Amino acid sequence: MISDRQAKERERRKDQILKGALTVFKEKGLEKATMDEIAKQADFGKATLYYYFHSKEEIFIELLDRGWKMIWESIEPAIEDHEQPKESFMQALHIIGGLVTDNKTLFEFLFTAPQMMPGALMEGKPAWKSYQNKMYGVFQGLLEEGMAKGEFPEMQSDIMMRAIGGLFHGLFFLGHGEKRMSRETMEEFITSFIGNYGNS
Amino acid sequence: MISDRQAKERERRKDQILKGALTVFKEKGLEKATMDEIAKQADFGKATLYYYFHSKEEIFIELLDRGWKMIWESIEPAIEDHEQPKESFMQALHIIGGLVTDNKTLFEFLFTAPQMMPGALMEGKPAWKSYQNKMYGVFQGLLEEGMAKGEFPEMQSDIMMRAIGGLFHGLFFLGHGEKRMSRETMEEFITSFIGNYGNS
DNA sequence: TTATGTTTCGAATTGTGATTCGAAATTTAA
DNA sequence: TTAAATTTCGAATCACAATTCGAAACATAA
Repeated sequence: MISDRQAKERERRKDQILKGALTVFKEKGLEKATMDEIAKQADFGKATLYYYFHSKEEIFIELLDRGWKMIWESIEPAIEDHEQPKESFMQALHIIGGLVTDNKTLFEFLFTAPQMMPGALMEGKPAWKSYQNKMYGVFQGLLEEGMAKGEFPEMQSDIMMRAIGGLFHGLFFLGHGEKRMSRETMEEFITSFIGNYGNS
Repeated sequence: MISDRQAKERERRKDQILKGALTVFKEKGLEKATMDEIAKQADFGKATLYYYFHSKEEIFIELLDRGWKMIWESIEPAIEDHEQPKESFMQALHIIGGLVTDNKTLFEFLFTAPQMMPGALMEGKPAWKSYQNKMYGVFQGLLEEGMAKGEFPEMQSDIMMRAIGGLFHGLFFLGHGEKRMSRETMEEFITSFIGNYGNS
């Protein structure tokens, strides 16, 4: 019998493990990360990790699932309104930008994880993937409605998506290097990019 | 004693191995790729790979070194001239675009490899990294000169670099999915992005 | 307080895959 | 033609890290 109190305690421990795992995954990647190291980070014995999770992969997946769920839920309210697509679009980017700024480690992981993932883990429509898809779908939808309203230039929306996705990603995780950028700078930059682009 | 003929033959075999390795690395990543599989792809016995290379990592590194060297050497002549920075910039992008289009597998690998690489392999200034740095340095230089000449808007060049890098990368390796884009489309897109941006 | 359920853990176990070995095949050159 | 050098390879090693085990520590509630 599991009391309510105990359930919460378990959650806390899962979080503790997840947090440790994030640190290790982030710097070693999925393959190079060892359970020993994760255990040490999380301050548990190795075997305990297996009490809470089935496998290393499961930890990895859970991290993704929770992360993308959180992104989706943060975005959702801002995109209900389809009256001003460009505005909603900007607002959503703004929100994500805020999340990223507040928790760089997690988001760097979320946006980078797919790269470190062997195809096998993508089997069976993972939850995180569906959140990710929903999100991209909405962005692309806003783009298309924005074009229809003349708020964005006419252009294949999927290409525009790639461009903006790449831009956003590039701004945060500067492909080839070192430092990050402040929220302000990025916001200004994206705004001016989309703005200029739309106006020319 | 190694005759000239033999040396060339060796090179051919190294190429053969490298080519097989590329295929495997591309779809499995560095960790998941096995020497057995690479050997099979290259049509050699596993042990033979060790006759030509020290280790799996060495194969990986050699792939990167040769690839980046090739990029650099293709770019170099086009950027000697600093009279028209924007033009040189575009021309260089154009060249890379061409290379990419002609050899997608290799370039997807080159641009993705850093993601799959554990920090250890970055020790000791690897050759490929220095080519990469040279390249980014030149691009950034052209950007700055272009700004000085009013061909690009005033803006922190490193941020502009991230944006364009992300844009380029996004266009080719559409972060979240499936198909690629044609050279024509990409060229038009980048041109119009930089063009609009510069003019607004 | 004690029996039962829950949680923890270090020490085996196991599987996988990189690397090495040593013998054969092939090529070279005298 | 034949000895030396080069190349090839499948079958051992060997290392490493995921997973499992079984015994303790701890909590709960009767």
